[in-house]
Amino acid sequence: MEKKLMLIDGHSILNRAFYALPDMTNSKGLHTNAILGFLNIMFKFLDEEKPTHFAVAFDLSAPTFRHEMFKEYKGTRKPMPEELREQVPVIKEVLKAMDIPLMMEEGYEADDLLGTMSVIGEQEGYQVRIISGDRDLLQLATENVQIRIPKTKGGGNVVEDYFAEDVMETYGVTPKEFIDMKALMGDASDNIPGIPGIGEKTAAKIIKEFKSIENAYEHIEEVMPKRAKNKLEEFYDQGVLSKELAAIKLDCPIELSFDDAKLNDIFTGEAYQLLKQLEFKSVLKRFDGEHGEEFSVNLKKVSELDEADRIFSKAKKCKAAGLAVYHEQEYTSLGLCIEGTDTFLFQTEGFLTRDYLIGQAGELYRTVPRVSMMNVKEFLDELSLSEDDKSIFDAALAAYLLNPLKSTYEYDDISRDYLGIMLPSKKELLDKKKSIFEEGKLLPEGEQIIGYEAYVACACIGPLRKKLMETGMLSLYEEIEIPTMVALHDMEVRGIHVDRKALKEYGDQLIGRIEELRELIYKEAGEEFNINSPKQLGVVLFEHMKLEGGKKTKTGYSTSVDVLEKIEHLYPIISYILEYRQLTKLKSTYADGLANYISDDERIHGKFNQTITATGRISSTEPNLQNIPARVELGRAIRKVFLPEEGYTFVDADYSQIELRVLAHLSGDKNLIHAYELEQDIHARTASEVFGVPIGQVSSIQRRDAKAVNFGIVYGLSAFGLSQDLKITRKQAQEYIDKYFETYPKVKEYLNREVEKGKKEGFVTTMFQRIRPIPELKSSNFMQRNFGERVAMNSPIQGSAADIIKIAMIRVNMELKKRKLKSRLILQIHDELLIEAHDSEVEEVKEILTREMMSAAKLSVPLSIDIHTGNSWYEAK
DNA sequence: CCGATCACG
DNA sequence: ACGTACGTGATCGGT
Repeated sequence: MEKKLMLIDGHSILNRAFYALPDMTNSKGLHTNAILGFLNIMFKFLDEEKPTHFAVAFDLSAPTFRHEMFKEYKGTRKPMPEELREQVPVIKEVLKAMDIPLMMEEGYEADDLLGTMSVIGEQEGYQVRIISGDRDLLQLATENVQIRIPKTKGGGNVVEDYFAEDVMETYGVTPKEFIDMKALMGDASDNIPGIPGIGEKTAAKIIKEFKSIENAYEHIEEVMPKRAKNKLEEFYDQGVLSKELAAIKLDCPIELSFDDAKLNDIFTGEAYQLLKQLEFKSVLKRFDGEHGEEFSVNLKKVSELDEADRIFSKAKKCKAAGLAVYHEQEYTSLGLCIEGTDTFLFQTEGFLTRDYLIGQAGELYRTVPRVSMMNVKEFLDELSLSEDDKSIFDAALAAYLLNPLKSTYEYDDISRDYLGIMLPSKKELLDKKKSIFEEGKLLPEGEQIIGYEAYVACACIGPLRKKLMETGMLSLYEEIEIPTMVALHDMEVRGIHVDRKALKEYGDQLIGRIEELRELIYKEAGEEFNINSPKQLGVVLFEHMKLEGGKKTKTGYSTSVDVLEKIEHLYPIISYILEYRQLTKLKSTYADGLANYISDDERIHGKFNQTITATGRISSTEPNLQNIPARVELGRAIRKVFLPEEGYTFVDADYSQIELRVLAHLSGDKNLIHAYELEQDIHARTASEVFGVPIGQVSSIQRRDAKAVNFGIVYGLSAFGLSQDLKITRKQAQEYIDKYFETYPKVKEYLNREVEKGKKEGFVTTMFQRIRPIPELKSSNFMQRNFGERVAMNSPIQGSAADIIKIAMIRVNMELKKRKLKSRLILQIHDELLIEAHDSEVEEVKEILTREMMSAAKLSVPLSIDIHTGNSWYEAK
């Protein structure tokens, strides 16, 4: 059998992987992207090459001169980012656990070890493959030594392969001559001086002709061009030195024997454990079952009624249970886990009807102190649950509070983060299948999913509650989030009435003008194209028509509003485009988009999501009812089709500047608090202070600017952002900011304090102890860190406001229900509540809204609301 | 499936 | 010198 030696240039590949993959951490916060990328590259080449021998080379100490690590920085000696540095010892540990030899020698660089090993290998009759991202290694290529350079190219991964002849073909020089070329050119990042004034082109020309520096020097008179000749003559010694530096050493003392490098089974138990801690599911899949006492749920299938009865009555006596419920048409599957030990699976069959199963599940809530599910909101109705049921536990909601930055809160996420158990996800188990059912039968994968879900829901109760307690968020969870879930559920069920016909008419009325604008745009452009395509539009505007103000972004020209508005006064086509954009947006997203969501009851039942935002706000989908047009009249008009049901009236209440009031409270700034105590126009007041004019003489422009500054403060102000918004210079923006902070000094102190706290603790909190982790503050990337600082300033403000409206929402909703009113809460739009009030209850509803919203939190400034009624959402706002 | 754009607070 | 306002979701075009 052919002997094949594969070598990996450790730091080089690790470095490649680090920059190729997006930032990634495991649940303990360890950065893992480079390790994962390295392993994927390693496996790819192992699969491809099937080597008999394998080793990885590393520089022993921190990389010194000739190293890829620094080249990414084009010669500037920035240190390795911390995010990468911490991964270096870990990958070494993983490789050791895989029984893969590491080549490291004090005083030698990885290149030298690779070079020496490849020479010996070739002498011993091996085929040698060297995997590296570093082109310098090309000098090692021979007939039997291939350099393989993985690259990312246009989304895909490609490999450049070089035997000696490939180097010849690509560069026109032999691998050995490659050294001379580099010696002539020099390389700042490797500290190789080279010959000044000789670059890649000249170097190639000289070496092609004379084969080496020495030979070129011997024939110095023939060296062309003249300039190169003179330089070579003058700096010859430096060139020879450079050659020494550029040449990879081929004679290192290497302790590693080929026996040691023999490729053994890398799928060891030790490696399995490490990869599990790293949470590399995809890599773990390569291991066959025997290594990790694989976690499994002992799922007991129950099909007899008397057995089911026995289990449910036993369950009713327990302390904690977990449920997982899935429906498909008339079929229902129910997973039940008792005390985190016994897990059962029930399905609709025989005497086990849906009514029985769901009825029993609902019963558990009456006797078991804690019943846990993953997303209870969807099941509140069928389980007959309300905000009064204290046994409700929602694992997803608890996990969201503990880390609101996750994208999903499925059982596998929670199991990994809070139980330390890696489970296959729903997605992985189902693979391509879209449902856990097939032809009314629960698939075997479905059984597993339900088993895992019920188990995790139950087993995580303890850990999650403990963490909620430790972080001081238990009462936030119990008193705000759980009741909020009920209120959201109520709103989803109720929906909002939409006049289908009026919506259609609204859309139709846009068509004519859209067509007209399209023609005008084609006429101005002198060609027809897809106006909706930013790419085509950019080309037409800035290339064909040669309008000024082009360029931006990597994908082409930016055609966003702020770019177009700058040149709007110069060209009529720009106004047409802006209007066209506005109208088509209204047509496709709102007129047509909303129409698709109107149910048979003529209402839209959107979803309100409680585990999406990083700050604690609610989000709205299918459709998004929180971004219905309001700012521009034409768009705002769409609110005329949102109507109360016959006999009802809309009552709409929104907080007035809740975020600024929260800021006044949190900062304790006397001046700001005083302004609100006097119920002054805060923007005018700010303008007066910042621009130094009496409050009565503030111009509308000054007020507008001050308003932008106030907004900016809440967003974590930067001079640049403000200057963009107000279309002023950065210097001016900075002056506004400085004056603002002079006026409200405590605000500045407060914002700084939050940033400091974020840096120290890794997170910031709201008035009600909601946490927002800010990993960006630890980033070595300037921009990321900057972003983190703004987040630290904004999150407590936006988050506290979100807490407050949740409280108001809960109380309003409960009060309406408690008083058995016909009126109902139907929408929440961040600082606004919309109620469909029975005509006879309008005054009572207004009182409830006013009282509950204003008293939702006790701040050092009053909370104030605007409240309106109307026969459409348009009128009520 | 991602980026650009734009709707909201 | 860097290249930014905070938080969302839907639609479209283009890969």
